[in-house]
Amino acid sequence: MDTALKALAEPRRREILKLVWTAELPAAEIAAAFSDVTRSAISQHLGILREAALVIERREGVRRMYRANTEEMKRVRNFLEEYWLDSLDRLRDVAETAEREKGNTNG
Amino acid sequence: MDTALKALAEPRRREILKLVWTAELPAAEIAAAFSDVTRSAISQHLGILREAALVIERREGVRRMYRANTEEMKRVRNFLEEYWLDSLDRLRDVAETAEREKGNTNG
DNA sequence: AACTTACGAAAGTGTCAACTTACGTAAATT
DNA sequence: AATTTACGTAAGTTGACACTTTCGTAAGTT
Repeated sequence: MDTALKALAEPRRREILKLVWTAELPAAEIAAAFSDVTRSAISQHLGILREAALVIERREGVRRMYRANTEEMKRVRNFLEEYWLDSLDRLRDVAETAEREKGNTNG
Repeated sequence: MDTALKALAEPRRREILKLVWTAELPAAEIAAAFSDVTRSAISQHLGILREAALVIERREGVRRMYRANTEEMKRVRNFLEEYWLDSLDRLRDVAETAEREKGNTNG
């Protein structure tokens, strides 16, 4: 999970991921979307995304096709939702405890 | 936003943030929750969280009190929700286009 | 005023990360 | 078989980062 979050913290990788979310694309086409870095840099980003299981690679002849792994994206999203939620739950608990203690003498 | 996401990518900082989500705590107490690193390391993490606007610092005498900045947390959460959503929207668009093209001869 | 407390800042270290250029390699083409 | 295409990998550089130890300093205490 940490590797996925770290991978997403990099804006370039978020852009790459968006590109392959709805369309399966060959590495060259992904790299072509970024004019300010080399193809090699994008290849390395794809490697990191693949290791974080955020993209799935498929070989098609000489090309390598990439697409987002929506299952893993869901897992990341759920993790974060539970993270916020957990804290909010505790916030609610604290509020309720404070409310109960209003009526007590032993506060 | 990038600094916030990067700050959250570090598990230690997520733990710190959780600690101060519901309770405002002095730096020493936060540091005391982590036995495997020095107080200085936690202080630096707090500095990073503060620069990312994820926590708010308040000085109280010799102590510095920290609490989570829930407004900024919400912003981060919304940013991510829109990120997923944006991609899902495009996915839906693609599906609809494919559906329309089923009935066409010029596919 | 001297001392302690609570903390950040500075300086140093080892590791990782984002890039570049150069090279290697499997699949398709001639 | 030689060449081209599409791509990853290796090596090297620069900068960031997660720490450590040491030092500085403002606020309370004696």
